[in-house]
Amino acid sequence: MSKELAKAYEPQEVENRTYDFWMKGNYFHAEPDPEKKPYTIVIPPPNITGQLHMGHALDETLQDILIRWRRMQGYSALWLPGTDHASIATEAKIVEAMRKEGITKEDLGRDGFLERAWEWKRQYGGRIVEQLKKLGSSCDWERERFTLDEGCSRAVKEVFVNLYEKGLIYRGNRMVNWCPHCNTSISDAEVEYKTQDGNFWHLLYPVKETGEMLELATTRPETMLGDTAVAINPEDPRYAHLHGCHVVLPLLNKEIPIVCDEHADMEKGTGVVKITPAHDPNDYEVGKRHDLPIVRVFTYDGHMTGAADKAAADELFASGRAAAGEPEVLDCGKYAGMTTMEARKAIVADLEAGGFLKAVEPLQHEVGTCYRCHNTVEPMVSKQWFVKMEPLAKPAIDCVRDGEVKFIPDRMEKVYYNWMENIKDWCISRQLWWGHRIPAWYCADCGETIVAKEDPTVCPKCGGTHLEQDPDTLDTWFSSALWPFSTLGWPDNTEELKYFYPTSTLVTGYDIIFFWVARMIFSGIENMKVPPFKTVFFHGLVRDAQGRKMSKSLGNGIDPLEVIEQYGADALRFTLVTGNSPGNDLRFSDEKVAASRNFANKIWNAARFILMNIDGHNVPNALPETLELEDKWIVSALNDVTREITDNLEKFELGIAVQKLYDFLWDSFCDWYIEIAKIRMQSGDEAKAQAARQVLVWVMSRTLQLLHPFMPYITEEIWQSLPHEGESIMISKWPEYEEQYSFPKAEQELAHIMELIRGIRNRRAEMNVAPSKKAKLYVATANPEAYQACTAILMKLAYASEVEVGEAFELEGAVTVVTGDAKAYIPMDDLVDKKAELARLQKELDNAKKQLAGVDAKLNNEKFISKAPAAIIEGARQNGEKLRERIRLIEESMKALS
RNA sequence: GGGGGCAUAGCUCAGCUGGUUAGAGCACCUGCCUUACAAGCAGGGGGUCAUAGGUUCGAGUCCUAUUGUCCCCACCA
Repeated sequence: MSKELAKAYEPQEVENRTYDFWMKGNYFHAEPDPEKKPYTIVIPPPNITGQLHMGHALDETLQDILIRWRRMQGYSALWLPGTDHASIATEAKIVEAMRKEGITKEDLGRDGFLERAWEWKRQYGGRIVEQLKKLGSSCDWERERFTLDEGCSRAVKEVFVNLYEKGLIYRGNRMVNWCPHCNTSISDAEVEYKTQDGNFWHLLYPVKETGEMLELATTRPETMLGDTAVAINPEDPRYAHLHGCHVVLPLLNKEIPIVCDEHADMEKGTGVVKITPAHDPNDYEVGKRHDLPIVRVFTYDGHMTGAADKAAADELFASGRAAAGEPEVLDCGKYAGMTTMEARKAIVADLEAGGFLKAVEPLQHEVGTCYRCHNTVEPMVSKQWFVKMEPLAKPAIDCVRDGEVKFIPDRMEKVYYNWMENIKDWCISRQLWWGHRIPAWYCADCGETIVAKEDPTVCPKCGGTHLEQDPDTLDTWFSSALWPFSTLGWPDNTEELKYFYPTSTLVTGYDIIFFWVARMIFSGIENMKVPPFKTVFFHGLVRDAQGRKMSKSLGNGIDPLEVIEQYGADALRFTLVTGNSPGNDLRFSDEKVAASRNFANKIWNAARFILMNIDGHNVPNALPETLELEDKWIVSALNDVTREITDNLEKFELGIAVQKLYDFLWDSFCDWYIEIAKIRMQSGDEAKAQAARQVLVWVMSRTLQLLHPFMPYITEEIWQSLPHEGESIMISKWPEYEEQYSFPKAEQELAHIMELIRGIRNRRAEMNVAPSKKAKLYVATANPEAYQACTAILMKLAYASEVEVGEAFELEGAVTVVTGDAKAYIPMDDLVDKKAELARLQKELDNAKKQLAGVDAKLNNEKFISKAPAAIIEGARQNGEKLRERIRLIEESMKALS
């Protein structure tokens, strides 16, 4: 940096160079170090399909702030980066690309497809990582991991086998959520319910025994082909006569029983429910209770089943291989091959033609959709792998309840409990190829299931060699759940694992509390005996300026990389953290980034000023031996701010911390201290100038250190150009509050001086006096020493030609300014409009009297005196005294004027 | 149906365990190119803290209810 610095800060020039400098210095790398305490954050691994969006930018910024701060505090601070293979998202993307080339997965085969997927990963998987670097993220890139890399895959197998052996993983036919578009099962957490317009179709089923028509309603008439019963409530008097009877299922002319079940709610509709065990979770349960057949009428890709589907199922049953709960399949005849929506229309039309449709009633209802593709999810009975959740959930709940894991903000705990306490088994198998293949093999000879870490070659039961591995892969979140320890080398007991586990803080959005946070907690406890982190710091969503969620479909997303390009990474980071409080959403707007950019520029110019003034002088980065009042004030204020920043960082109140820094740097340091320091700088007194230079450098350096976690680039750039020790600000020691820098008396005295200056400026502005028009200033005060010491300051900042300080003055026709401990006179006869001045004083007097009345009322209140704490009473007393003095001074001025 | 967030200046938001006259940024108005910065400096206007009760010596802050708004969870046919 030289004296010919640009007037405005140019981040583009600085950022890449500085990031390279940090990388070369290897400052991001953390090692287990017995001399230091560990501080660990594992990154929420972004999907390899992803492009950096504002949500990432916020997440990474918060993590980088914490990690840089702890690193400066002397921790061995590890920020472990990596990416997620994102099974469904990635596979969908590749399949889509292949579709454009006219190729299907089946054309390539499993191995061919995976080869292509890895190629895709090599090509695009690093993109988001490069984008993270643009933000200034100080990740330990040497330790970068991928959920599908060898180590993570080993961890996945280990966990799967362990859980299986404990009986906590099982396979079976169950009701699952099926996405016909992604063609895979998904977990409960992956279903998003959305309100949709639909219909209530009121159907009539004839009763075989009595001939009467039984009315029932459904929102999904196409499932009626799979009905295997109709349910009524056993207590329902309306249908008591039908116990043991049957209905004839329309269209199929199939006789099905009327069963009595609590599920049928007498209060709802007609109190009659059709039961489709294969395609409705409730009906599935009813079916189990009454041992009803399960008849599947949908294919897994969203069509009506036909002859071939039925034949395949029949063959399975005939072979004796059908597992418990295996559904039968119906040949839907004329409806076979239709999509479910086409079938709905056709079936409704046929029911109407047959006189079985009584009415159609429009309604809104919640429909489950797939969180990846947003298509409607079909509940289907299907054979899948599940994790038994209840035993895992219990300790996971306890560790949060006991405070072993802390949620910030704590209201997120409720959300967590609610989910964990009502959790159902987790469906972990996916009918996909991109992912961790399930380590289970089936013996073609005896049907034995073998679950093993190493690929088996012979069946341990029958010795047969015809083993076939399960074709399915695991839910992406199964591997992400292991992230805090799989990335540190587990299942090996590495030095890293011993030192850095459990991690310190998990930073993530509240939107993945179920997907990820909850599953990491029970996985950590199950496999490591210890929860994976001590604190979860939740942040909200980044919304647009109107408060809408940023989304592709709305097209209102703002690209963080473009913002960095235009305003700089520091400005972006500053924007994301300013006004942000834990767990709350925040709005992002161009105006806010511009304001942040202005702040960066302000810092830049303060630095320019200092550099200009120290150029050619040998200025140590240390406080001078003698401190002037203003030096003590700024040093003391910085000391206070240092404590406040640290305290707020400890509480994860990053928004408050950065606000305090902003105020200190802009208001206290730039607007007041630098202006005051100019006096000595331009005084010609070299000793005094040098002292001021030292304070400027010292305060600026410390402020930059405090600011560094938030705005790493500009702080490094400036810090390097100031006198400093050490290689980089990012490994410099975090400033601490020190008693030796505390000067409360100086703070108070200067606060009074500032009050007076503001008052004078105020009066002059009101009277439209140009700054160039100087006037003599008389200050009457009971504390003349402080004012005497500040005459130069008053002259410069209050536009005084000279200053006289005394205990009292008799001056007529002067403008007066009354503050808490002083009264100033400015003789400007020619400018004083006596009437206006009197009116103003009267207003001030009224105001002061009103306040005094309030204070006196309080002090005369028996109950206040007896119940309020002493400090509050004393404060009120002092306030009353001040007001009395003020009133006296105002009245004095008014007398002088009239 | 259950749970939660939010409601403070024109806009975006701070305001911690209740305690002087409720703050900031942006926007607006006035005056300044004062040799770090006009992306700046100095000054100003603008708030019955959603509504109604309550607790308290004292409520933006705690409690209850109401209204509005956003979100999460939930198998209701």
